Amino acid sequence: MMKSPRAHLRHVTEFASEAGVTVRALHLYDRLGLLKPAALSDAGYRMYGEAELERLEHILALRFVGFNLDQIKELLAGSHLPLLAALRMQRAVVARQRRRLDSALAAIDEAERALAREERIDLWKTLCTVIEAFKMQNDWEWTKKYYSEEALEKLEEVRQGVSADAIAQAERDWSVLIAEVEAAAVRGIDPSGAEAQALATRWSALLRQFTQGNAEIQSGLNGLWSDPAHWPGDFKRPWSDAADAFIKAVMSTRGT
Amino acid sequence: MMKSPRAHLRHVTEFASEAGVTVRALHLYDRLGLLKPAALSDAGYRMYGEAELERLEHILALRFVGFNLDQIKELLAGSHLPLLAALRMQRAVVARQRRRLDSALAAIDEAERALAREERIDLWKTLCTVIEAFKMQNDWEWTKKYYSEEALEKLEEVRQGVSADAIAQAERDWSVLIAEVEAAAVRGIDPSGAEAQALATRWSALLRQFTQGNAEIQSGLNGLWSDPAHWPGDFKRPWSDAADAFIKAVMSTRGT
DNA sequence: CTTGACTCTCACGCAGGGTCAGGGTCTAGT
DNA sequence: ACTAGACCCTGACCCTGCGTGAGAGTCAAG
Repeated sequence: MMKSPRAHLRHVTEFASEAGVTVRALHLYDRLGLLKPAALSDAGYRMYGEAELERLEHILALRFVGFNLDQIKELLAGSHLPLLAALRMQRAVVARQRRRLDSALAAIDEAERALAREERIDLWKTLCTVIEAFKMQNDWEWTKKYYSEEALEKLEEVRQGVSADAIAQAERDWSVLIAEVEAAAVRGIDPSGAEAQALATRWSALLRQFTQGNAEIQSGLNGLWSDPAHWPGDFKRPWSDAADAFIKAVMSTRGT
Repeated sequence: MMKSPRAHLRHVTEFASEAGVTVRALHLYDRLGLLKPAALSDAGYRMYGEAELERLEHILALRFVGFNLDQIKELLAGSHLPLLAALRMQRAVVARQRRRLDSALAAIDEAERALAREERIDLWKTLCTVIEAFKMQNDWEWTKKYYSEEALEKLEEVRQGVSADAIAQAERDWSVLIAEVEAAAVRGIDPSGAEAQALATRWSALLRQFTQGNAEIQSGLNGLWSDPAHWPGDFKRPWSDAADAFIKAVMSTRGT
């Protein structure tokens, strides 16, 4: 790799103001090995040229989209291939941050309305409600690590095509079915009997409604449920161990 | 103020998990004087009661909308009056952060498209373009259309000569003054009375600090505030309509 | 009396720099 | 040759909102 050797080398301050960063930031980038000066003067002054300006612009672009300095270093070291993957991941990260800010804005608006109505008592309750809503939404994020890329895409695609009403209905269906399974487990009915088989059929149907018959989603879901050791502390299966054992027993009397 | 003296005091760990924070955060809040335990046991253990739980929830709500711990301390120390002004300012802050993330998302999308087309050369240029667009859009750019050329030059000149500290101080001054005006508006004091006139004097002084007595800037500012229909969607006046009406009434009792 | 589960305080670590302090270097004017 | 003033260097501590660990005291059960 050849650089034209003395193509207008600048001192730090000039270079910094040209690129819109501080001298201190350049010191830091130098120390981290992220951006080394083109040369050092005899007195040890940092000298920067065109190539460094270009690299700095790349650094600033990556910093703008939220990568940290370590990540930037790796991205600029490697080929462009990891870059595409990194960009997609970063998109998800930034999108989550944005949803967070949306919730904050919603909370502020709610609080303002409460204040305007002089309902000082409701103010905090209102805020808490919005915050809870945000946390709910966020609580599903951790499940993502169980799904493959394809499965996540498919899930997103499915989610787009399903109304909030349908989701609410499915949740009601699940809670009804789970209640019946709990009852059946307590009564200790025969897993191979007709009643148990009917429950299993409904269970499979609801599952299929979620997986859409997609094998990637199916296997992600299996991984998720079979890994309780790594669930967040506050997550629990929405059914009991007894019901879990029961439904597994029923399933094992059939094919799947 | 009376608290029921021993209404179920808990140790840190229990209290922390109840409120969904870490013990370490409670230590920090204690040290900062943000949330003191209701009592200390003989052994020096922190004991928390219901009042502390409530206060902690308020702290978490304010933290959620992006206030830092110092601001939260001040907000919870004062009455609810500065809260409204603070919320409006915070809204503007959060809205700006959100615009920033929007630009980051746009940049990522553009970069992905450039990468997909194998136009590696364009990649960085594309990113820089989006980032530039953000910096333009973001700051105060949209306010520029209200100012004349001369006013913009003068503003820039003034901005050069003002330190970041002075700007921060001015923001604090505004927030305090706005809180007082909000309070005065609620109390419904006489716009021609001495108290109202004192507020108006301070208001004018802060305004003059910004306009530097320049008539061009003044008229740009007037145009800006009187044109809410064309503000960006998420921009709001940092004071309430009531306060606005009040300060206008006070101003109209004098020359302006 | 020991064990284990809590608790305390102190002290350092993080990211991305900002802000001195104490000293060297370069350039211009005298 | 000397000096003033504008640059430049490194090193060390400051910021936020905690996390993490060390070393030591406390409490209830066995």
